[in-house]
Amino acid sequence: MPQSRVTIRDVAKHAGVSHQTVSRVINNSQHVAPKTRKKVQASIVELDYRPNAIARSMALGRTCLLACLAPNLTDFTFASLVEGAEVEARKHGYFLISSSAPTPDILQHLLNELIDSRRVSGLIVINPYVDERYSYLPENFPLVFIGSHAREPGISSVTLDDELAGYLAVQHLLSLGHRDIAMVTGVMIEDCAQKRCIGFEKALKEAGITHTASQVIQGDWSATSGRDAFMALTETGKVPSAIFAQNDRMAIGVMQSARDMGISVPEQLSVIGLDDLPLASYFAPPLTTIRQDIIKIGSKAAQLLIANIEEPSHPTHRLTINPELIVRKSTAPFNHQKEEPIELSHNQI
Amino acid sequence: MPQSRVTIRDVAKHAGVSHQTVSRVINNSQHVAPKTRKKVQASIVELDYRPNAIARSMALGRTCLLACLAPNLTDFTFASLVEGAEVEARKHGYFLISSSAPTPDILQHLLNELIDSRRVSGLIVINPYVDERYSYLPENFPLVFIGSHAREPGISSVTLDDELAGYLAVQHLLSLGHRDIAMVTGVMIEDCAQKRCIGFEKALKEAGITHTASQVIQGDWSATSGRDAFMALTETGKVPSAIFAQNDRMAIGVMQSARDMGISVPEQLSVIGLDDLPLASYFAPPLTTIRQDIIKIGSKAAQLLIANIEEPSHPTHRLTINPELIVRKSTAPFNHQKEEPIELSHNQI
DNA sequence: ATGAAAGCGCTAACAA
DNA sequence: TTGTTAGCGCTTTCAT
Repeated sequence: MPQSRVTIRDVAKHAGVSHQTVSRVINNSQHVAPKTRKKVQASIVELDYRPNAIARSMALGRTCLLACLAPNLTDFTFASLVEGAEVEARKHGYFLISSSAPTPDILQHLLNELIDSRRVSGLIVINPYVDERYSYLPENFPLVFIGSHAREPGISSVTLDDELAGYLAVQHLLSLGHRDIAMVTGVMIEDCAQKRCIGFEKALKEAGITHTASQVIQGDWSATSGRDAFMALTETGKVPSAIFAQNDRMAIGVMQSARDMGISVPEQLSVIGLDDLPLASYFAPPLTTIRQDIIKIGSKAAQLLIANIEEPSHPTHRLTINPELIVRKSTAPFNHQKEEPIELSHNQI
Repeated sequence: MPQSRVTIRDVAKHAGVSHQTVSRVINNSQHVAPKTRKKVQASIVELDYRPNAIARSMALGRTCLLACLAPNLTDFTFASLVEGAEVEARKHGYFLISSSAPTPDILQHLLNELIDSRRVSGLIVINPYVDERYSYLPENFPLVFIGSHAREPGISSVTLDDELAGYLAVQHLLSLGHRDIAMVTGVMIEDCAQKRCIGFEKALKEAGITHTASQVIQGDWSATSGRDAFMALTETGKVPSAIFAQNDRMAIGVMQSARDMGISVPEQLSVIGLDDLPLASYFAPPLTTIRQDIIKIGSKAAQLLIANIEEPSHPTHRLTINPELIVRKSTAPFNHQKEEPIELSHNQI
């Protein structure tokens, strides 16, 4: 009887108590005589009573609903964040509305519908600084950011340790003997792209390598931009022996472009990505990458948000999740390269 | 002032009318004098009043919330369905809770929380027949299925035209001159896998080809199972000249396995998948596949669900979305194959 | 065209 | 320990 319209008063009548006593039983109040409790519970079962969540929200003045706003819901990263947050939310008795907000306009509209009308009691925002969307975000409302730390105080956030991720990627390349290392960045307006650059530079610097600007090419996270970046790189005549792409999609674009140009990976070119997409090991060659635990990021975000909702004085946190190097076949030692690296032959001309 | 606690009565007081008149203005009732309406609207703006959605749901007895239950939220297919449904729902003033229900147990628990407590007013279920989950589904509740048509009357559903998809895939291979065509299936308990088999057989039959059972291998949708399937196929000594994998992930597994065994795609083996994953064109070689418009499937499902909610007498529909052949580089004419197909050399021995 | 009264199903505050 | 009385913010019904 899923559609039961049994109310708390029906149960009260059936059990011969007041509706308030039923409420106490439902909410596990201590002040109920064991005998009464039994009686009420029996009535609840018999009538198949289910508390009405809406009425409960109404009386309590708060909903057990969260929202997660992402640029879209189909990107593997965003989808995984949502899943992580959703599963965690449920553990705490909350549900999650996930909405795709590709533009600031849409985000603003969503905010109206979700927050101003008090539909949800907390909000997770993925990549708040991709555009001006952050300027529409409400103040004095439970908020958690994913992908960037908040630029103003009082908002918790959780991100990958992007600097470390970039550092680890380059360190892996360096450990293989590479010295001429290029990077394809994501959209530079995003914090994570900037942080990954910092890690890149730090590793290079520690190894005593000064890199020229030409070795850093901006992409936009897409595989296509990875292709374009590699083509731009070859046109300069200075093809590096290794490339760090700031995400797997761009790394895959780089690999395809190299393949099209007859440059073999990893013999002539090492490529490392970042993310560890589900099919990363099925590309040719299987992609070496820096893995991020996206589910964990999402679930931590939900945890922080709920803590903030239930205890508004909860301190602000800026969590950072550790990346992990996954070595596959797209990177190889520089020394073992069978043919001369491309840039040398160019240089010799 | 996103946290405005202005109520309908505050507006009423401010405008010097009864709260009921304010309600009429909000709901665009005809029976309001233009002058009064203006006055009230001005007060609404001035006080920045936003109707409380929860209270509205409470009084109306219905929520503007839908839920979409999927085995998980990260698979590209599921994520895209959710996005399609979510965007469509919003167009109609609804929001969508998406939850991952990997097991029937979890699904049952979700059903309790979402439906029995009247949190949502409609439900989209993805792949209801993957396990016994369908047996927990409520009756007399607005329901729409995705991935399978309902086995009982009264429930709308939307699926890919799986039979046509299988048919198109095989027809493409046949048109290239292939005669020895194998198939790697998905989980056979699912309708879509069965339907794709029917399309496979239909195309073969029309071409006058009788296939033996050994040419059909069961997979489980995973890339790994595609690998395994191809290895099993080679072990029989009868390697076909073309393979139809019922989804892209398995097709990619087949391609990798073939590559590992030194069998070149498409020269020695043509491979066609189904889905058209975002990176399908970045595998080696770029994957020929049957594309399904997943966003459309999700959005149609939301449309049907909302129609059913708002007009319970709305007739049941069983929508079927057309697939589309996308030709890339993993399939080639049988005649142009530079080397003898594997199975011939085996047969000649 | 407008207002007053009642109630949606629950919880909180008080009283007994 | 239990019951009674008030709301939560809105809509609906019925007067006026």
